[in-house]
Amino acid sequence: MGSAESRGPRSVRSAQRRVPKQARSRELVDRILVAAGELFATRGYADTNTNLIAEQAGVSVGSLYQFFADKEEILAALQDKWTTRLGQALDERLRIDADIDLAETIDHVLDIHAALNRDPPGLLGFLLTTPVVVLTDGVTEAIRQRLAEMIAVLAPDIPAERRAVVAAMIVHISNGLYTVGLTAGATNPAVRAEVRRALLAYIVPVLGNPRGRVR
Amino acid sequence: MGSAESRGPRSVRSAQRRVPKQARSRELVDRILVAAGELFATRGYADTNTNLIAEQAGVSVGSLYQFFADKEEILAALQDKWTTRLGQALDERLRIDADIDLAETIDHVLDIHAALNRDPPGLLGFLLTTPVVVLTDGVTEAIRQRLAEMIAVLAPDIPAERRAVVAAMIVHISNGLYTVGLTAGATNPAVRAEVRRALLAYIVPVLGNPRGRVR
DNA sequence: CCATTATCCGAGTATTAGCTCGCGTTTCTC
DNA sequence: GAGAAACGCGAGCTAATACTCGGATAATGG
Repeated sequence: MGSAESRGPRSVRSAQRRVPKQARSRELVDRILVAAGELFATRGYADTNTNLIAEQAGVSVGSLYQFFADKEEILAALQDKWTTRLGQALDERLRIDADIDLAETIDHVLDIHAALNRDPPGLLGFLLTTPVVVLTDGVTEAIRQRLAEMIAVLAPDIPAERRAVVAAMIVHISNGLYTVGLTAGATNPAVRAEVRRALLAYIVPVLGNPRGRVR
Repeated sequence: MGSAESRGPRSVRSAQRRVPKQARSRELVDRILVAAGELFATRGYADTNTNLIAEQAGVSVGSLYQFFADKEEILAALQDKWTTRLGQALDERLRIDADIDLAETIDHVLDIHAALNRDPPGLLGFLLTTPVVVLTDGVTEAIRQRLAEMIAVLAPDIPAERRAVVAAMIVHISNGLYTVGLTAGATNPAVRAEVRRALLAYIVPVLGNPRGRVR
């Protein structure tokens, strides 16, 4: 929370924006998203203004507003992009069956987090701990869905409503990766180890201590 | 994240403000904090402007700025007030010794959270999930200190650095009370039950499964 | 080539919200 | 009860930021 404060924008209703048709405009949109990602991750959403995003992206504000109705839509686009990116990464590594090794699975997930959060440093953490923009379902929503399905396979007797809560809880504990270090001033490995512990301790009993080995 | 956006305030350096000397100004400050608390909890920090706080408190902006250098200082004062409030509530209920019943203790903590978060509904949750203002140590800092001490008593062999991480982790899991419900659309009791489970599952092994009964 | 469409630009506008200032009122002090 | 100090007020100033607009430039398609 820096020195910048809230003022209202001029737009009352976001007009429909153009959809990029040519390659150069698609690249322009990409550059904007990259710049916005870096800025959001380092200075936060409120302290990042659209002129700065345009400047950092090497574009004019005018161009920016041809493809994004407002600042919030940039955040929404970022959340969208990273939702699929995270989803794909999980698809590649995770296999879900009755013989799952929970500890190993958790390690994979933590690996994925660490890798993605390095690309633009801190961006994934920012998106995961930033309240969801209304325009999208948010990054965590898709993850929760996936988790709920996994739980359904591993522990079919858990009712659907509780599955949703458990999935949200797992997401929340995982987000400790991005909040615990800040407050405790701890190193990344230390935080990761603790998050791993917490996840494992929570998940194993919830899933009724299934056949999976737990080291 | 509403429609309001970030603009910078005029002040470059917050001038020193007056300290309330008379009873009426102390009440005025109180009314401001109450109003700000309600507004922050319902509309968020960014969407709450100082004119609105003054109006809701039944004071003029001018009066507000006689006791608070800027908007952020109002938030800092709130964090301060609630840090001590939460600390006192914990002091009253929690006894920490080798014979501690962890499940019971966790229930007490959850009770305290629920009670305090009801006074102005959602304010505690807001403060606990809002990044700390630089001016104060934040609400969670004091809690972490206390937790670290408790851990030191119950499990003296855990090194100090890890104690800090564990304490932060416990705080984080507890904060699930305020985030899990939002994303999962679950009822409060369901969320509370899951947070309780997660806390217990995490804490018991960390403390080396001490003599405390765990139901 | 030329018409059409897409793209790009960036100075300028509208709006908002943080914050000040000078003056009237209440409380305190002796 | 009189001077001083503390207090309260709210219209309005100012900085800052989201966003627009009209014109120049580049790609496209026939």
